[in-house]
Amino acid sequence: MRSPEDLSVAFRAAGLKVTPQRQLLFRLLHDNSTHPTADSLFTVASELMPGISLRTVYQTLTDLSHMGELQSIEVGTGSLRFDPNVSDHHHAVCDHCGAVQDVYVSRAPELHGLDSFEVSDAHIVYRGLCGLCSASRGADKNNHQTKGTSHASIEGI
Amino acid sequence: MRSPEDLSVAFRAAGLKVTPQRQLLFRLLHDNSTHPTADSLFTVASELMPGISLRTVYQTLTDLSHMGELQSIEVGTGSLRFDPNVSDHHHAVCDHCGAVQDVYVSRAPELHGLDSFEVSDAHIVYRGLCGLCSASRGADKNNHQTKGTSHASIEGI
DNA sequence: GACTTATTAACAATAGTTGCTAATTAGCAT
DNA sequence: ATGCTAATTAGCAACTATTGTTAATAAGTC
Repeated sequence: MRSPEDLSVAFRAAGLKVTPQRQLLFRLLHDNSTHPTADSLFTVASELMPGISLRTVYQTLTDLSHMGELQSIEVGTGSLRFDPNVSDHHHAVCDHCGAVQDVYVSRAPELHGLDSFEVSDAHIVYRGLCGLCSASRGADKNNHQTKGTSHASIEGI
Repeated sequence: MRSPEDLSVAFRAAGLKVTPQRQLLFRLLHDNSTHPTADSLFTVASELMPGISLRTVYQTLTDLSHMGELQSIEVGTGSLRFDPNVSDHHHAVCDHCGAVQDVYVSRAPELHGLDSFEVSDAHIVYRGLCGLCSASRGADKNNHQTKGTSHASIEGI
């Protein structure tokens, strides 16, 4: 997604107002590679701007998605995750802490055995253990980090 | 997943009873490549056995999944889909009708640019138009089929 | 035939998300 | 600077998919 400045211009051009709430979300999302959920964004935004509503967060995320500035992905962690990286890439999901990382593969895998299916998109989800979790695997069964999107533990996985 | 007969044996061996409801679901799932949802299974099952409860369907699906006879996949159509094909394969989802097809790729794509991520699984979801939908694309904007899992239309896509 | 489990109805509850309303606030074009 | 218009908010309701719960009944299995 583009810079907060560019987004402000784009929003105005689209007839949308550039409010402090939206500007905050622009900043929180820009260059954010943690693949946050709406709720985790809301939590962070609330610290910086008490009173901001979850509804507004959802609204702005929807607006940004419709403008093609955000990609929303569903990787089996229960809620939608938002990705400001709209380039062609894939994702690796840690089964232990739930962290999601961007992944680039050399080329899109070919499709076999399907008659006349017109592929417009291919998305790969890798599952396994991220570096931090595989390092602490076995040694201690606790999480190496207990708060935040990047290394909180996931229940039921 | 194994045949209804084998599953009956396996269920008894696991201390689970082989009830008519379960047998029906065994049959409905065996060699079923439509990737049904719990609800679509319930609909079909209800026609053959009026009175069967959705709860029982979920229960049996859970049992089968725990026994490794079923795979549950989430391909962005809102609800879990169940796949009796537990071999290593991938999926193609039609953006128009929602149909899900099994896909086999020659080899798993390699992972680049991630430090020490231990991959245990890779799942590819292809999106696009299935044969039927790409054939009727443009010509008529209605669905070529209006009921059932395989070619009902999807809202919001 | 006895023991145990499954099924069912009939709910409640959950999580994530969206919709709604009315009142207030505030962006922005002129 | 002002007025038009849109955004935000609180406070809900609602929705979908799923799981949990309970008690009564039915029925597999040894």
